[in-house]
Amino acid sequence: MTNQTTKMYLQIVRELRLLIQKENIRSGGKLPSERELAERLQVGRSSVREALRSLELLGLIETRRGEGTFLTDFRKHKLVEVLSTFILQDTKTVEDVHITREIHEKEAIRIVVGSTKLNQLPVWGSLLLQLQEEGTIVREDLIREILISSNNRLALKMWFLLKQYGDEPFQGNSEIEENHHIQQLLMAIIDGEIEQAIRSYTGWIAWLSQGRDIT
Amino acid sequence: MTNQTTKMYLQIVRELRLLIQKENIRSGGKLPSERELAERLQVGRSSVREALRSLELLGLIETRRGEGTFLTDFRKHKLVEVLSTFILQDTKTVEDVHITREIHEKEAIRIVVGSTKLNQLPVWGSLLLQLQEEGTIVREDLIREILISSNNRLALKMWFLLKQYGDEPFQGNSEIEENHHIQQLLMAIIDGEIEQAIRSYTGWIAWLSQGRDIT
DNA sequence: TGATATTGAGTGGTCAGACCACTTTGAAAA
DNA sequence: TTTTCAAAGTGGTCTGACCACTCAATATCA
Repeated sequence: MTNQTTKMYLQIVRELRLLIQKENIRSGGKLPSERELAERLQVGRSSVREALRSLELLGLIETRRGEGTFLTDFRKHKLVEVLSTFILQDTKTVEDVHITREIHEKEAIRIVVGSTKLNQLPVWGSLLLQLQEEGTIVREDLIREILISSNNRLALKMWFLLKQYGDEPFQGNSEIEENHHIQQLLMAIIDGEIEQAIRSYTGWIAWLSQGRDIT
Repeated sequence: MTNQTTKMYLQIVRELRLLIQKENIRSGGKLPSERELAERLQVGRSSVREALRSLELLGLIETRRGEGTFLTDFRKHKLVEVLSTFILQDTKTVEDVHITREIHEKEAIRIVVGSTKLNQLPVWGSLLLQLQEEGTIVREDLIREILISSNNRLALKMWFLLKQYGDEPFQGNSEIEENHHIQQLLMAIIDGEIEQAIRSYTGWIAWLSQGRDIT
């Protein structure tokens, strides 16, 4: 196959997307073998591999020797390491990621709290209870729950992505103090107090960033 | 070369990073040719290519046939574009796209209006003037201006993308009425009235969607 | 019969070499 | 000196060959 305008491997990436869609391959599902793809698309196996390797580096697929190629649960993607190596020196980018992530979180809070149907989900009570009894709760768990409840799957996916891209280990802040923020947020959700919820969230974030903003 | 633990092309990605660092190759700089790399690293050219193609898909390098491979300005990375191909694929609910886009727009408004520095940019006055004199203004122009001013390039990219995916021709609504919404928004921006700005925006969107919500 | 060992087909991993298409460059020709 | 053009260098792609590994069907053994 002679090349026309676009590089072969990019076309193959595109074809793969269509194929995945058409055959309704879901996370964890198996893709056709490299050899089969090569034949189906009438291209060389090496071109197929270039496409697959690219997607693998992105963490969109997972390849297991002797078994085959599988669609990744996008939550597992390895994007972070690769990009961080090359890009993350650019502080502005990192900051953008954080901010963008917070945009999604905030908006999800607004949606959830603003809906009497959503803010009365039993999960909020459970979480609050868990916090009070066990004295702790994982930040991501709460936020994820909010995102999920807000019922925008696209935003949810983006959030997952941004989360991994931007995550850094937090410097140990006093756990008790963090719990205070979380409790405030949960209660505001249950009470349906949007502005209070946003305030709690904002305060929480600000407090969290104390550790990393030693710029 | 037999494989040990890691896949060849991943090692090569790593080697490339070192090489770039060691030889101090900067943005726009030229990398060694594929053949030379293969020989220097004692691997096959196809493996080198798999590594390079991966980095190219990420937008970290740029390849020009007949010339060579060059380091890209990192700030141009393709994160959003590439991932979107896969993310938007199964989530492509038009509704989700719209909502997510509006999330970004709203938040940008909050940022701009909430900053005395940003809400006093002369551009708002200009736009208002243009609206009043010429009697019209393009929706995207205004929103884009807001997004740009909010100074989050990642969000800007996402917005641009979502816009392309979700755009539909609007059914003709009365232009005069739309101008009313826009004017309200602009004035709220200039006045620094966040809540009023959001209200105007929300109202505008709601009015716009009258056409498409015939679900 | 049932558990175990073997084997072969299928799959990814890698390499080598061959062409092709394009760009650059420097030597030959005007 | 200027123009022309052929060779060298570079990426793009294909083919075919092995290797390493997994899995399941099959054969073997207890």
